[in-house]
Amino acid sequence: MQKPSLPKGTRDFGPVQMARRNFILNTIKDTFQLFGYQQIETPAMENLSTLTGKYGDEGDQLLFKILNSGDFLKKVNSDDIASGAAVTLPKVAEKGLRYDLTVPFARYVVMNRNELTFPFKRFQIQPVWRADRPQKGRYREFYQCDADVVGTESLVCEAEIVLMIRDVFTKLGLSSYDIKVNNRKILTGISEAIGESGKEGPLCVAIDKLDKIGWQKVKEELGERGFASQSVDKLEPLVQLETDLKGKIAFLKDFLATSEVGLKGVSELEEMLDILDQMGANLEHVDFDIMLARGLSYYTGAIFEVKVKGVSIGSVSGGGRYDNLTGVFGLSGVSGVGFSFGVDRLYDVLEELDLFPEESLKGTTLLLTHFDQKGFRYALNVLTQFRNAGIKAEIYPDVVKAKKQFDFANKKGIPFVGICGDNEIATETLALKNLETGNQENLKVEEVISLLKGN
RNA sequence: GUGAUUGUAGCUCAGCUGGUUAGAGCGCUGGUUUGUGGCACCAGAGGUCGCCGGUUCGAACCCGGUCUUUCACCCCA
Repeated sequence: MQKPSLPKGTRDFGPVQMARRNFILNTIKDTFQLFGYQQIETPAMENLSTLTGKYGDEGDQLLFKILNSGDFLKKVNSDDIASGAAVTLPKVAEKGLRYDLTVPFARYVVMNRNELTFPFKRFQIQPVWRADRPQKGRYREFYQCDADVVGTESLVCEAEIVLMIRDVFTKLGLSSYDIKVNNRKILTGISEAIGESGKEGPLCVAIDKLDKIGWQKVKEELGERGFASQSVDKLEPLVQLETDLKGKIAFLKDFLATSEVGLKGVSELEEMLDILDQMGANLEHVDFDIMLARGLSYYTGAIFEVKVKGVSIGSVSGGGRYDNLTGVFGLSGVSGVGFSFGVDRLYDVLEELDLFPEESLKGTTLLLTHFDQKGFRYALNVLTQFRNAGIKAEIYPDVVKAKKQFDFANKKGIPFVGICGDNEIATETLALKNLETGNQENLKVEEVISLLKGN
């Protein structure tokens, strides 16, 4: 028999990991609800036609396809196979695993447009799958925590995204991070201003790597992507720009003077900042990064990305506004904005920074131990009393020697042991031992209950 | 998808230029202690050296393939 194993890029989560994941998940969930978002779930698999073409060619390649059930070859003939995978694929696979939560959400909105009350604010916490090569902080199955609003163009949503990110990070104990903000319209404006209008796509992809590979390499890449060198030179002052928020905005108003879209982008950004101000919020952690691009092709307005400083993990959260995502499913004129937390990456970050609180691991409070059948039966009765009082309690289920039962409590991190022996049975008490201090005293069951209630 | 890299006990890792029976620490099981855990001491179990094939008198070690890990590119949470 061969050893069992997991598919590449997937993981099991044991009790300790789940306790920690739930700490993150619950924090995010609480925040989403605090801001008025409602939870939904969608199926793990979607029709392939729902998924393909939404993430670019690159994304299509990373989709997991599900082989049709039964005789999956029945529609395929030898010509199809000779024509290659692109022709054969749609005939053998009609479904795929979701790649993100935004596209299934767009599908959901279109299908339920008559039932939903707009603006519709929903959150969704589910795994997604990408056939990527795994790396640190990069898995083939991972969870996303999305919050999106559709049916309004109000920039209040953008402002609230900033607030939610800060809320979650504060609760998680993260204090050193940047919420990078930009606007696709600004990037579009830049491509117009440098005389390469319509090329913001490739511009974004190249520019996004600026802090990673440096300006020289970005220049080369832009050249390879067909940008004229005088256009690339016009970018230089932007790249070299070192000033504060106000300075950047002033500079852009001048730089983008000829671009209507570009100016719109700047004013959207200003309005978002103004709304934050009105809400009494400061701009802590907010970093207007003109060079922030993000690859996803459907963004049209604000874009966000969050990076924790001083860790080896990439971005832990990202998002943006998309004007017409539902358009591809036949419902146009619905603007949406949303963002996503990557739980798995947040987990890695918190672990790297050693920020998981002890309490997130707390399980059973009390283990009842016994020496013989008589004590075991007494413990069964006492156990129920503890559980009825809301105290997390368990009994060692076999009659074995005391050492084994104490070892069990130790390893499971159970802080108290209630010993049930002949003396205790006779006096209707428990010998309550605190495993941390080693102190032990005989107490009535009710006394133990009131003592442990606080735990 | 491209180019590297990793794999030996449950875990972390030794294992010389290919040479008898593959080791250590931790963990695990049992005992010293049949009403008391952590500490100590003693004993023990546990490995098709990722998998398949090849070279060789002989392979954990060399070669090929494959899977897995990690990393860079691409892209991204």
